[in-house]
Amino acid sequence: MPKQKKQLSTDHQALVDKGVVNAPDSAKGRLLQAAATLFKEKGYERTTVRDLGKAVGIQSGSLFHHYPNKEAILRAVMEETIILNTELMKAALAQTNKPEDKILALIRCELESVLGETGAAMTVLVYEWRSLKEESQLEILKLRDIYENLWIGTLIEAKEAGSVVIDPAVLRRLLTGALSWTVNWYRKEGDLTVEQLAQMALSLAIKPN
Amino acid sequence: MPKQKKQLSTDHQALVDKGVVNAPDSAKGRLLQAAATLFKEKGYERTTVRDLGKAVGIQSGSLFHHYPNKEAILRAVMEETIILNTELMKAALAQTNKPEDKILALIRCELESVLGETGAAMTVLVYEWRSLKEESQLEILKLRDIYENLWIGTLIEAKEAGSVVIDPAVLRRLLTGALSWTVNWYRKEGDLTVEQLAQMALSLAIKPN
DNA sequence: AAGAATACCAAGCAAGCGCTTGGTTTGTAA
DNA sequence: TTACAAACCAAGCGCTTGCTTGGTATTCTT
Repeated sequence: MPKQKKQLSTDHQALVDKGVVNAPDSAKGRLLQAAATLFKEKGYERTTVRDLGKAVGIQSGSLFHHYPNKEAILRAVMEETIILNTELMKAALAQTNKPEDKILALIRCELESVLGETGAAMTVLVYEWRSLKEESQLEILKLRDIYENLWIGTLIEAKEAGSVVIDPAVLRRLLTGALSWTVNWYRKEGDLTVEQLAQMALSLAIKPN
Repeated sequence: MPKQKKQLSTDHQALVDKGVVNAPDSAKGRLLQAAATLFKEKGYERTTVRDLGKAVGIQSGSLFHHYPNKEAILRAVMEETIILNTELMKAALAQTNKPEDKILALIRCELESVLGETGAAMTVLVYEWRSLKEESQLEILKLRDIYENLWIGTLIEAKEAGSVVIDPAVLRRLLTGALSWTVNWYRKEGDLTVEQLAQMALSLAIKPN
């Protein structure tokens, strides 16, 4: 059986080429993927550097050749996933026009980021926030602001167009919770498709007109 | 200045009298309150038994006179808060009739439990799940099922009455996320009241008819 | 082929962790 | 007053943690 090489999306590949994120098949990339999985399953604190080393097949001490400390690994996991998903969201927005379509695109993106390939990293981003030192939190916060502005801008447009009735800032926050929480219950093997789920979420968010 | 004694709700007091939960001013009760606060702020893993001891003014070793180990403290925090809030929800439901009013009552209860007195403990219940050993998880799960059944039953009624359009199980899960996430952004000092927030959440959940 | 980075290993240190132990103080009831 | 249990302290044990160190392979460049 030939080694199957995962094909990246063009947007993802562009970020790798620019050196903004690590290639998933590089040493660092595999470490970050393993870290994301472990951090999601056991939590950052309960995951030891020995766990991380074992997951990528090296000694725990060798990790510190790639990153200065354990926290930097957590931070890298978060940074890479938010940068990537911001880019994917921009690309999806660029292909839509009507406000309702844009909201649906954003919902799809966010669900896909939470339930798909980057799901582990996204979960870590949402739930392991407190384990970062303050300096790192501020750094990540900047990146999150860019991401959130894509959402807020779209929701304001939709409100002006009449398909959103409540305050966009509150709506976004309610949606953030509703969508990120899916990681705790949604299973791809079940009857409900991600697309159906996205439609349901949309039906809550907007008032058809 | 005389020592102000906090007045408990009658439902809460009844549970204390039955011995189901500890009185908040007892030694155990104060420990659980302090534990909830610390677990919420720093996370269970990052909170040491020395932190807990200091918070209630005793040596760390003395904690183990009250609870056999640290995990039992976490478990007690979770058990007490879910039992209490289930009872409060039952009481609120008993005072309503129409399905829409019931849903609003449930939303109010859940927001109050997350944003009010028991907020720290509720946050711990939601976010520190993984830190319990499996046996404890199953125990808590039983209690959560009782709580969730109150929700599901109400949403099914509402669907039959036509005010809910999507699958009640999915709706509940989306609402769980949306409401529990409020702990990460809602501030009582702000302009938005809990009641307004509840109304907004209701407007997402139901279709007016 | 030579040399320099780069990536790794084997071993272990210092600190912090949950928890135990043996003994002392405090509260309660006859 | 006495007797007993509950509540606590002071000290520290055994273990795990993140990380360091000194040295060895591997890979890359010219």
